[in-house]
Amino acid sequence: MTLPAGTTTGKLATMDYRRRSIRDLLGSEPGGGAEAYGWVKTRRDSKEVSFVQLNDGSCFQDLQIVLEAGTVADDLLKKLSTGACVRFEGILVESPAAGQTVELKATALELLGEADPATYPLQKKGATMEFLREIAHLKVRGNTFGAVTRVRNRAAWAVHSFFQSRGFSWIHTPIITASDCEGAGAMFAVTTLLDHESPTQDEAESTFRLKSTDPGDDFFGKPAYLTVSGQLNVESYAMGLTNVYTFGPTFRAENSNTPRHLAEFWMIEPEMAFCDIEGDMNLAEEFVKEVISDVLDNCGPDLDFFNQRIEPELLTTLRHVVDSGFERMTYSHAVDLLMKSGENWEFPVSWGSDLQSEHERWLTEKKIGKPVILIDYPKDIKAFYMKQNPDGKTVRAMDVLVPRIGELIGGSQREDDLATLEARIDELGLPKAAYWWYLDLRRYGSAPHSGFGLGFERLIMYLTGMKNIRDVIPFPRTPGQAEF
RNA sequence: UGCCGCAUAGCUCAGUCGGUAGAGCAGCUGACUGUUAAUCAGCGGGUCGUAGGUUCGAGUCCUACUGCGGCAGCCA
Repeated sequence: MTLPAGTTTGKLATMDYRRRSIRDLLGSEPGGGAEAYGWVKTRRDSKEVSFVQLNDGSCFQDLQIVLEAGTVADDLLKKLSTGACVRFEGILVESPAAGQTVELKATALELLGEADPATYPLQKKGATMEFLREIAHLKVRGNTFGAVTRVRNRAAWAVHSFFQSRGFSWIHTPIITASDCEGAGAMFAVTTLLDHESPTQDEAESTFRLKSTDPGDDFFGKPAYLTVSGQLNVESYAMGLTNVYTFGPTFRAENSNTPRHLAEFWMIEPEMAFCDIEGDMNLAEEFVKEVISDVLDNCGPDLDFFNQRIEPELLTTLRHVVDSGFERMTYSHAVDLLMKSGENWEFPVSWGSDLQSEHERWLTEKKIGKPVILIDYPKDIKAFYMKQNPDGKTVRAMDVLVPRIGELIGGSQREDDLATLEARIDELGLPKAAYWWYLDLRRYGSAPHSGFGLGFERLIMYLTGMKNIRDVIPFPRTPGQAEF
């Protein structure tokens, strides 16, 4: 292998993932030779010495590289600009200054990839989230998105760990569905009927034509879509494996332009046989506490950053949720409290209407002061599959409300009685024939069962304090935006 | 999709009553004995989102469009 021009190097580089990461180096005792790979955050020069902040994403903290004057040529030193990729060799030494315990006193460096400072879009000073979204391919090199990405990774691990340690099986429900009965929102079509002309240079000039307008000619012989929920499928697996969950991508073609919606997002949906609404609430409470607790334990520096720069109440609310017993009350009781609150609501409260975000936040933040689980919602504002209560008016639905954002989880006990479920489907005018297999689950060996769903990105927003959902997923897909 | 707001240097923004464009940061040049988003001095940098309109004159006023953001709805 030929090294790039301008290189100074000593011994052979360790081009293997088993080398020490910056995280490893920062946790090492001083003394001994070391090498460090990463991207330059900043460089500070004085006459006798230069400092380079080097980050490889393995942790929030940068490794400080100390370059004494003369270690490398001036023209090479100048190429150590923000964004440049570099390998240093040196000695890991105790740092005489505050800010870090060890630092790398460099003896050699290899410039792996320059980043022209005149055009490199990231700078050492902060950029707005809006700007960073335009450079989604580079944004992960900054503090904020590195931290978001590590928290997201750890949270995903914690989700699996939570369920796996309790004997739940991860079910890979389909991404493509030909059921037109999911009913959770507008769907993206999946088709091979498009006849598009040879790609042109100008995307705007390319056009679509349909080879056929008959769904029977399409790949699946009928209309197919990207899934909007794995719940119906995973219920089938709960009726055989007992405790199961989904964790995968989900798609909604809604034209929603808000900081809380994505067209492509990840959803977590546990489903348990032999479990009623009480057991469902118990699982939800344990789940929220354990995932938060895991991230608090394992992403300390990242959360400290969010607490300092993004959301000052972050650590307080997260610790509070972990330490609190969740308050449980009925929807009807909550409506009573809201109507007697004396608050001047932007949206009026009445029994039978859905609670607005302002109502949910008042309950959990002001009235109760800790997470709240509401149950027994009016059946008309909830989905058809929820278990009906004997009162004929409410269903065994539950929503988990937490301080700072409101609803985090929505779930229910499912209707397991065939006749009741069929009647409800008829009542709502839904296409009963399409639900044939879902009804079979009640026809053969039906079991009481419950589950819930939560959007993974909303959980990440809660864990990080980030205000826009587009900033907690690597490449956000929203109406009119599918770049990268 | 509806309502509201914004669009000026690479980034973040200022620009008064309509009168020929400004700062900080970044960049470049130099200084500085260990810095922590280093500091100090100097230099370069603009089709004011696009297209029309009003006006002697438009960054500024009007219209449309595009993009972005916020709120709402839909929801996770």
